[in-house]
Amino acid sequence: MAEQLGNLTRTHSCGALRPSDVGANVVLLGWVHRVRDLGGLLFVDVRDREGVAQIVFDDDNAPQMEKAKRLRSEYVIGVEGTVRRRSADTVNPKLGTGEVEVFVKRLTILNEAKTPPFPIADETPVSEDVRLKYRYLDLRRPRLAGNMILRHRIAAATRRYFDAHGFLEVETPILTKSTPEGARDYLVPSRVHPGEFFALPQSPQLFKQILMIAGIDRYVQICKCFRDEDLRADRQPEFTQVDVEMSFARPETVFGIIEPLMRDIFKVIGKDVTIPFQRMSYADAMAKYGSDKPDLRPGLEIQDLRAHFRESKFRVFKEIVAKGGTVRGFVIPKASHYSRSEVDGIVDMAKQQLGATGLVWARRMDDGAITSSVMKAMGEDEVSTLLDATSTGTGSLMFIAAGDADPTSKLLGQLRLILAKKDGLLKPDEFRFTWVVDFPLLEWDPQEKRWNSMHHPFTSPLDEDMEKLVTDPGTARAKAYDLVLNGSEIGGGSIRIHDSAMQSRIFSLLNISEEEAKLRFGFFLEALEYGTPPHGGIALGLDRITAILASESSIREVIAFPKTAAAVDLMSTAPSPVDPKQLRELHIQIK
RNA sequence: GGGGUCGUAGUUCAGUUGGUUAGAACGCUGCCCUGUCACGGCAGAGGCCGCGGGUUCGAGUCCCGUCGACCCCGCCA
Repeated sequence: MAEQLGNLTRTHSCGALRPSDVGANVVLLGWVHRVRDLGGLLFVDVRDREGVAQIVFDDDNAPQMEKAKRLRSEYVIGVEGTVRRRSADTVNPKLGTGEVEVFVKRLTILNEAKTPPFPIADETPVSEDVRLKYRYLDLRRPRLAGNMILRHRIAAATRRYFDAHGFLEVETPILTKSTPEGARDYLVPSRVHPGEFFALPQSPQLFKQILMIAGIDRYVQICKCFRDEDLRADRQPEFTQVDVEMSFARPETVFGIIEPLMRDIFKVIGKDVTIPFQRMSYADAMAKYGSDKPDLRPGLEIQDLRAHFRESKFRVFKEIVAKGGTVRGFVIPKASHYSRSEVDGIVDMAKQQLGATGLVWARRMDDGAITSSVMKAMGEDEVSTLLDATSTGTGSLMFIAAGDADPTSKLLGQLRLILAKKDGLLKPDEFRFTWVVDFPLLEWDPQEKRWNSMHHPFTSPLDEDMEKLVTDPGTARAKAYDLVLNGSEIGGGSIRIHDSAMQSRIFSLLNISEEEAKLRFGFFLEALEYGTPPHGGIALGLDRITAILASESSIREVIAFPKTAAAVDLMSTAPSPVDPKQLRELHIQIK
């Protein structure tokens, strides 16, 4: 039977006890972490959020001892007792509290517990579906408990920082208007208005811009966003953004606010971040790293090799260059450990998994000898010249691909990361930030045969690219930027359009008629006409940032109650059918 | 929507070319034990081999389907 709490009042967290507390009468409240029953002497490790303390029972206090014999893992207990110093030979250096223990005068069993489905007291891996079903148990384990504490401290540092810089946290609606651009909306039916729906926000984009029109000037919100798209390790249907908007901002204004914020956030884990961060154009990112979110840790930059193949014996590449295609490659400087069969395996893998049509390699062995998969076709002289011009010496290995610029870069970008990972070049304790800037404003949708916004339709073009909107829209660049850390997009934003005439031009480019625009964004377009200050902002992915700081490869590990890849909550078993009466009230029929 | 990995005791896993009664560790239950801290010792319980079908004299093992978890592509303004 469970006992009442009565007037038991915690004096210390379990992890807090130190030799300075020796002699004190203390009350600990927590869970039974482990029991070591030696017969006439019994030790219990008591655990709470902050740590573990050892408590002791012996036959000198027989009634308590008898009660302690009933204790099992995860029972909730309260103990009153005296802190004593452990003798030198019984100190446990692995425990923060290892120099002391509590001799128990009174044990209260506040609750019993079923044997947990997986051990809380050790960190042995458990399959994720079991962990998700019993999330409340997993959250007791140090890994997730630590991640929750870390997440809180990051959020707290963020709020402190923005408060100190004159930002107001303003809440925006969760029940909002569906705007069919972008991701699929989560819809909420209106009971009052049959056949009409709210949408959960994909981001508070229009609201924060309207807050600028409203004169809020500097806005921040740590807010939930919802997107009904397929999940990934770094994508959940609901996720948390640090949403920021500033009036009178240029891109540099936003960078100047976000960079010190990142420095503050990284101080939470004791890391010094050097600011300002490097900036890189979208075009450079694609060319050198084959990605708009380059991981700068491994080096292995992709190089343009067209010059070497314009006049080459290797006809395949020569023709590709002649037809306006590209030849690109990257060099792994320390690649002596790659065996011939391993290199062949990489080529096969690239063909099968990355869709490479062909992947050529060339290498200079440790003894200076040259080999290549196209030795005969290219000739030793050419291979040698190529390696001299591009590689870093003996023991280096080069991979080369050719074709259209974009897919070739992307292929090499993927390959680069696979090999960097394999060679341990993605060091988890190295943090390489970069701003990726000058994104294209528009993206051609070949299926719908129309332009789409790459960022969103409220993004301002670069001043110098205004004319291109008319002459060559595909080459117009935007005042849009992403913050990239170790190959992860941790934030993205832009300077917005604050002029309703420009906003109309963009809508017409996007093939959105005036009527349609009015229907979808009318409230916003009207607001734009009442004195809108130039403004811009950014949204940071709090889940992703926390995951990186926690060295977790999935954001599920930093979210208290995440969903599976099939977008279900295994603990609460949501989603689920609802009562037909609820549906009737909402005027909804299931087909 | 497509591709891949995995599914055996509460947990983590092993299980040979298809062949007798499906094993180990941890956990769990009971007993013993006064300085343990991954306590130790002895004894014991615990299995729809994800589910359904097929091949076979015989299936945890082979085949087909299905469900679930994870990773990737598409998708994610």
